[in-house]
Amino acid sequence: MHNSEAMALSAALLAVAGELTHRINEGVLARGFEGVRPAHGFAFTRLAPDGATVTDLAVHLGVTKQAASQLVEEIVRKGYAERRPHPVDARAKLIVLTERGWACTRAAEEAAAEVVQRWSDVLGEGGVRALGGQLGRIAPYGPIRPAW
Amino acid sequence: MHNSEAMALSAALLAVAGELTHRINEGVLARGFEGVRPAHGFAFTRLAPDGATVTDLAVHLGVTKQAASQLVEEIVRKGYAERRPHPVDARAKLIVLTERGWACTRAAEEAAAEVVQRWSDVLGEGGVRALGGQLGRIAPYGPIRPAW
DNA sequence: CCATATGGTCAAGCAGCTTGACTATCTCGA
DNA sequence: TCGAGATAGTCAAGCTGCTTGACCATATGG
Repeated sequence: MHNSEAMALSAALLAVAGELTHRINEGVLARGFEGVRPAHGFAFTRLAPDGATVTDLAVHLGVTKQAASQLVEEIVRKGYAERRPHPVDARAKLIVLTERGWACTRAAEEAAAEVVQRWSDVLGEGGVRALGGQLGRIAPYGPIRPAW
Repeated sequence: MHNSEAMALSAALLAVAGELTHRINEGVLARGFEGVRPAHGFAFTRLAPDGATVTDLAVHLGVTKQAASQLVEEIVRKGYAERRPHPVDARAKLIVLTERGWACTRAAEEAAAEVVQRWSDVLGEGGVRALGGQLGRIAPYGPIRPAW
């Protein structure tokens, strides 16, 4: 495989990723969740199961814990999450989603499903499943990184 | 297809895109091109064929022309591009890559090829071609957007 | 040939991140 | 058990890359 092919694949991947992020964010805003940015969505997915600490979030997002702390302050102020005392560590706080935070997460899922539906119109449902399977196999562990 | 599947696909796509961007940038830096960020790469691909104006770049990157102008100032100062008088419009300037800019672009292609090679180890060459084909069919036109 | 549109830059401001410093609490070995 | 170092979180200041607003030079069209 030539370098130019690798570059074309990379460009397509990054274009699709940018468009996906943009459309999910627009869909979330259109559903009435204001003042929320893509980075918040990545935070929500980490908070979703059982909550997380500020440091957990910082690692997940690949930023300093100060930056994560500011982000938490913002989503708490906007009503998407709340700070609770940590059950086993008095230094830490457990950040958990509020009902509004859960609703916002569901809105993001709906918006994502809409975008994927469009892909399905082009690739077919089998094509989309194949795409998901391939991406799942090459997806890295470690912190989420902005695509630029 | 359920929302959760769409979300899993989206998460995998964004994780792969973020990792790709990160590794290309690291590869470029490792090849000795300092002070260059992912956004510069997107600018280079627009400049590569025959140059472009500041406004062209702004549209391509989805930012204001002031931001594009600052970015051009930066890559000119760092020796990756130069401003030339525009052949048919005395207001405009044609921004073209220098030899160093071309070398940096080739380094980015090499780095991208390395990442794609790893995917090939997992998916096989056919799998990677299929992936590229699928992504190419759903890739949008319009400005490049950051993935968060 | 002048009114308006367009290309580019300067200047100021803002948002989101960083580094540095600090307190409170936990952990663990002497 | 207790004291030294590690860890959780926050406050403060600074930097960077973007924005908006203002401006000049040149192009375009009635």
